[in-house]
Amino acid sequence: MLNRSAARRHHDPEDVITATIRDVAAAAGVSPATVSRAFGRPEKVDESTRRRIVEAAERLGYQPNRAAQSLTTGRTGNIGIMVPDLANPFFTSVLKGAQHQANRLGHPVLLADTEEDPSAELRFSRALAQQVDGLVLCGSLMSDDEVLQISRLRPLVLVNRQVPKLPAITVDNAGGARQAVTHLRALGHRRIGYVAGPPGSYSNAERYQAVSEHAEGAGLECVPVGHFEPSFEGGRGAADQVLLAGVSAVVVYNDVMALGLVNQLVAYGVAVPAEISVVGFDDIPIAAMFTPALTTVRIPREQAGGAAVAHLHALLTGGRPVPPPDLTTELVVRGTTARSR
Amino acid sequence: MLNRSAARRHHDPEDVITATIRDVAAAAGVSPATVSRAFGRPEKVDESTRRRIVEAAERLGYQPNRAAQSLTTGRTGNIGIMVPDLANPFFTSVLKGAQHQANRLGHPVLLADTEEDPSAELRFSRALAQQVDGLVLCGSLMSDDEVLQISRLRPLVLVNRQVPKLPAITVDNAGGARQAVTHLRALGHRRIGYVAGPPGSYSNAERYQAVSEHAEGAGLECVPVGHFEPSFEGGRGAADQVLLAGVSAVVVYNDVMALGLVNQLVAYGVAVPAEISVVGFDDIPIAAMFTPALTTVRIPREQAGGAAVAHLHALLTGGRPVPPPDLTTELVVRGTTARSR
DNA sequence: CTGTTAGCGCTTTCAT
DNA sequence: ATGAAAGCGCTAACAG
Repeated sequence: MLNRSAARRHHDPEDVITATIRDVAAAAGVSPATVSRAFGRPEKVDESTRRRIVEAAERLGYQPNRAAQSLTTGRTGNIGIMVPDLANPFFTSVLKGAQHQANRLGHPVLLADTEEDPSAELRFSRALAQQVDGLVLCGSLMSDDEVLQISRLRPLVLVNRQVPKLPAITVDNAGGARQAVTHLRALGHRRIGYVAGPPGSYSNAERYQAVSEHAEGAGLECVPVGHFEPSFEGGRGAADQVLLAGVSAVVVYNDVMALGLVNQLVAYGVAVPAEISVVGFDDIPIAAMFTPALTTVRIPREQAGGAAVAHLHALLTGGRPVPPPDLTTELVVRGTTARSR
Repeated sequence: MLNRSAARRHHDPEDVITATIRDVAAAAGVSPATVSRAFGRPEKVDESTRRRIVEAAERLGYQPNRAAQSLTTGRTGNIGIMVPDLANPFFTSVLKGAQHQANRLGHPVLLADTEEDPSAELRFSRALAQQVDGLVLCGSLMSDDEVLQISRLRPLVLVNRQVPKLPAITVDNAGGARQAVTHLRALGHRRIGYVAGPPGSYSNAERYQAVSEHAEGAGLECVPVGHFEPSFEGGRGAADQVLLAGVSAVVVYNDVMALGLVNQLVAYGVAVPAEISVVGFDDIPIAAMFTPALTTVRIPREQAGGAAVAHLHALLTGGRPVPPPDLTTELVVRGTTARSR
């Protein structure tokens, strides 16, 4: 006999009839407890009865009710992922990797787009915390304190951001910066610029510092250029200052900006890479589509998302796994860099 | 007295202690039922006691347990959104719009990326159905029958796809096609091509049909060109056939392809738009970033996502709202179209 | 307007 | 190896 659930009685009379654990128990001639065990701890159930139960469950189309499970176990099996902007290809890549891994691990994903609003971030975290076992926070803009606060609600893994004591998936920005600088040095550039993204950005700071260190360590001059919005328009806006800086090459905070910069430079009639070489960061898909195609430091975005989820999963099931090391970058040389004249 | 929940006892001893409805009831000197009402149907509770309850709840940091709510009501308050590919900017735009609207309406969002796999689509729908009150299916690749099957599990709204009897948010592809053709006609083109996307695509079929109808209705010749992958590479691959078709202008299934086509044409030394005009569909952000910038038919992607969620919400709360009309398109004239020579 | 009561479906002691 | 029973936190009749 199939149930008439609360849902059925009160709200959704045409809801599909769902078998409960009792229906299965009755059909298999066992108690509900045994059915529960048959799925949750199969080893504690006699193989033959287990088979009988599974068969009955299948016949009835039984699916455990997740709300009931959550209520009794206190776990939901879900994970939450928060990103600052779904329109940003960087974050959607991370999301895609995370989603993929979550899927493999059997965790449904609750998504939140904070639209770059730190206060929304706090609200969402609180709201999500209730229905997830853990959280992945991408490029969070909250203060360290706020993040810490959230981390007391649920286990959490950061991506592209660090907060003392909290697990984080990070990228070897310093290594990437070194790769970019070495490349430019090999091409004979002696004075390079770093076109900066938003002042508050963690990765921007890392990249700038590493570029300038490596440049100076190698006897190059390194000129900081502005802070700009991390957008195509922001990159275009940087063109004037790049020209003023008197450099033969620049490393740009990210690809979107680098593309905007190249676009504006070309519009000015400045030859890229003949007059100025440009290196981006990220290797977003469109970097390869432009003409000239962008030389850039690839960062493994999907991998980062996947690693974050994998680590969270480990946190949730095991104990305190070692956090994975920095993800390594790779220099992709394309058409926006050339020998210095 | 705060509770020691199942979660606390069995799985997560350091979980934050959470107040239950009984704690609030005790603190406010009322019964749990009254607390429940105070939040769910405030009008059925005396204003002064309601205030007392709210105050107590705040003091205790009470948040209703969603699992328990779901279990009793049969509703989760969540909605599910399924997209074929998170790496595709078209779908992330729809997702962003959907997410935004869901947020306004107070629905947490469960996300699934099917990675273009119809069977995954079916699996996900089934899995999600359990934890959501309704679903938004974007560009679903399932068969009509399968979609219908899912729709029996939960209310659902389609985006960019139609299945008889099911609510769908669609775009006025015919109108967009007409805008493109009219534009090309005004520029003096007499023989135009339509570069087709995947054979199975619903919107591709609509667009092709409308382009050819309007072209012929206006006395233009319309040449179908191939079927290609709806990707940058696919568009590049179309270049040869476009050249062979002997047309002075083409309408392309979508922007990504159009951009690829232009890229290859330019690589061949074919002048765009001087020799061939190109019109895309979608107006994805990068369309404006390329040089020359792409002339395209804008389709309101975020709006579509938002409308889908709004409609689903109406379905969930009200009765049978009228489905919104086709979303209108807009021709964005940029640099890839010019007068026919 | 408010309290009492009875579950929602599941998991988990505790017996057997 | 299995069953009986209790209870997770909440809502919704039903009384009063």
